[in-house]
Amino acid sequence: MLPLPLAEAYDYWLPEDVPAGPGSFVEVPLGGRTTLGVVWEDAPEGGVAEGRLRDVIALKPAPPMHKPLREFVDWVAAYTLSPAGAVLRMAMASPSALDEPAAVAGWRAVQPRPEGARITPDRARALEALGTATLPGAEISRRAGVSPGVVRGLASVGLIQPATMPRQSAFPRPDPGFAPPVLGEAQSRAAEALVRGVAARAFGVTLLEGVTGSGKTEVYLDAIAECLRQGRQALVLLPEIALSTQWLARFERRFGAPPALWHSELSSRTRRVTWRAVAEGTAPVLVGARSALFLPFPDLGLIVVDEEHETAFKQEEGVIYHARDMAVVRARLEQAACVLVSATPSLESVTNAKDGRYARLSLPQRHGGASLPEIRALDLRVTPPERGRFLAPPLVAAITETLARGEQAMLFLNRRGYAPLTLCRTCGHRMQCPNCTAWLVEHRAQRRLLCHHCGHTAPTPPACPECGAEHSLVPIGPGVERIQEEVAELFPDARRLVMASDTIPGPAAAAEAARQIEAREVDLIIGTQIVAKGWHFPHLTLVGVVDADLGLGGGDLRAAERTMQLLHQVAGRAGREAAQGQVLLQSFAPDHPVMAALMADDLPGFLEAEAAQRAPGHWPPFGRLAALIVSSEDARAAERTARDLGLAAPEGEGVQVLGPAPAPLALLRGRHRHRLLLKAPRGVRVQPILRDWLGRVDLPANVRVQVDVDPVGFL
DNA sequence: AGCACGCCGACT
DNA sequence: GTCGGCGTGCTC
Repeated sequence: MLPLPLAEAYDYWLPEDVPAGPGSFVEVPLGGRTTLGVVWEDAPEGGVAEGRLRDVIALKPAPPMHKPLREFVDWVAAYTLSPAGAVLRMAMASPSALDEPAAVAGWRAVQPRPEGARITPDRARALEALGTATLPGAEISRRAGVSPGVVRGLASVGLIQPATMPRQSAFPRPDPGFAPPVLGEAQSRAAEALVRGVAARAFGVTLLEGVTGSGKTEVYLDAIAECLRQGRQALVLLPEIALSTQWLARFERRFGAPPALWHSELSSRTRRVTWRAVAEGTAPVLVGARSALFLPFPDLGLIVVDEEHETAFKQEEGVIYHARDMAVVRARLEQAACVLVSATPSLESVTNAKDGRYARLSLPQRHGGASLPEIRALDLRVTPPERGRFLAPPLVAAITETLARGEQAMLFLNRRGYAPLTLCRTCGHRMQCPNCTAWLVEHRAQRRLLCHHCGHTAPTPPACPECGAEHSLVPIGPGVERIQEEVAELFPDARRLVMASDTIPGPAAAAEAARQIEAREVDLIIGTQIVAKGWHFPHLTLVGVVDADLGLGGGDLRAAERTMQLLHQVAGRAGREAAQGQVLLQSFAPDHPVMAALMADDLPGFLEAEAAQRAPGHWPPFGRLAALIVSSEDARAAERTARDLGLAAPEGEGVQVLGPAPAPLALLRGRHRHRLLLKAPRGVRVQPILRDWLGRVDLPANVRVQVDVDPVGFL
């Protein structure tokens, strides 16, 4: 199998002198070049004609890819209708890791000590620091406090000789007994159940549910501890690894050593070292983003998916997969335990638990005696903000009181930038992205208009590009920058911090923001959805949601569920320690089921109502969906192909095809897009139907058809 | 994914 | 007459 978008493995001749077997990484010729690949299996009889068969060139010095991972690659490819080679590519994320790492050069003392060599005091110190070990020159001079020249001198008189050092793992072993926490009663019961699951060394899925602040993390860290005691590896998937500094600190406090990390922004060196350590089994625990699911763990005992409801687990490009669902599959193939964790579990996972496919554990109370925040809606029809403002008087009053008590407040608005729309007052022109069906978002700090879909950017024009009127462009609606501006006028003395993906670009900025907040160097936090993610801010007692209705439009199947999850998570940031937390939701629809459920703290009731709505029409999770996204730079070609697909739509077995229709994002990155949606009852396997369907339609080369099995977004 | 092959416009 | 643009198709 080659890590290229090819559906099938190629056949090669394995020469006698290449000691490779199934799973071996090998180098093979392909066309006029060579490429890496994995020996997948013995080639079937009657494959490629013998004359075309070429020889495997060499075996790569790396641990072979074991069978469960090869099966996983095949499984994901079949499920997502992707070429298996494209999936394999994700499992070969660091090709250079297949080579033996360069031996580390060091020095060793020559024994017995040669006579006649002059030993100065510095040389004696260096020799003492070296002892019988092998160390790099720089390390010797550092430890002995002598200059590098002294080490060179030792070498020139023959007192030390070059030697290669034993390579040691870059990843210290986390100690399961380092600092076990004192767990509450409910926590202990849940932890014991998870530990039993890991100790069983068998496949099983558990949904670990617990209100925000209930100590879910401590509970599953116990499961990781058991996995370490078993000598197996553990994988933790987080939705936003770059923002997880608080999580990492917690892990290190518990185990005395940090875990290995995996995400898309690792340097190539770290990537290589980490991949190899995983493959060699010397990275006992790894925390990563969804791509970590394809790492070559030789002995995986546990997969934890934290914040399992998060849509960030859905990969939307290339091989389109949901890491939460694929984690369950990998755990099954590896005979490992799988734990899905959330305060606001997805309807999918709750339904699986109800139907007995997953075990279920609950932590109904906050840890350490903290109580859940009180949530109230502010009816914007009754108490609207002043003209040109976005914060209603009751929210402003609540902020005033909170700040007066010396506590922190947070304003949440899931919108980056200053204003989502810029409009010409004179001619009505709206600033739109040339490549996408989307408004350009003003980012005032950068004095630019940005497209949040394709990255198109342009300086904010001084005059309307349509009618030429000056000082006529006005911002419509708020983003976090605009809320910051309003707050600055209302509370000029409050120290403010804006948290959005553009102000918190990476782990360092996230750590610094968390530090400032914990150290009370900030009074008011204004943030987008990144503030919803698992933070623990002990002095934060008020959360104001600027626009609680924001996520509810758009006709998305899961709009209500997602809004519910997001708002519940944001609300959960308030009052995590002694002081009572308070949450105010600004809304034009305070009676909406989402607001009602939040205020009554009734998530189970909300999910039941959702289930009752979705079940009759066989909507997920009570039926299956697959989307076809037809796109082309040629608008007419895209439309024609979409229509052809519509005419060839499959029928029968309760299968239904909706569309084609122009996608809500009808133009994205210069491509014209149409969508079709296939709906099928739960028991129906949609992959053969989709394969057959696509096979019946002639697809022009300039048109791309993406298949999204179990779509999450509908843009 | 890369690389060769192929068919139509800018240069010597 | 040739160089070269990137569309198309193949690689065991």
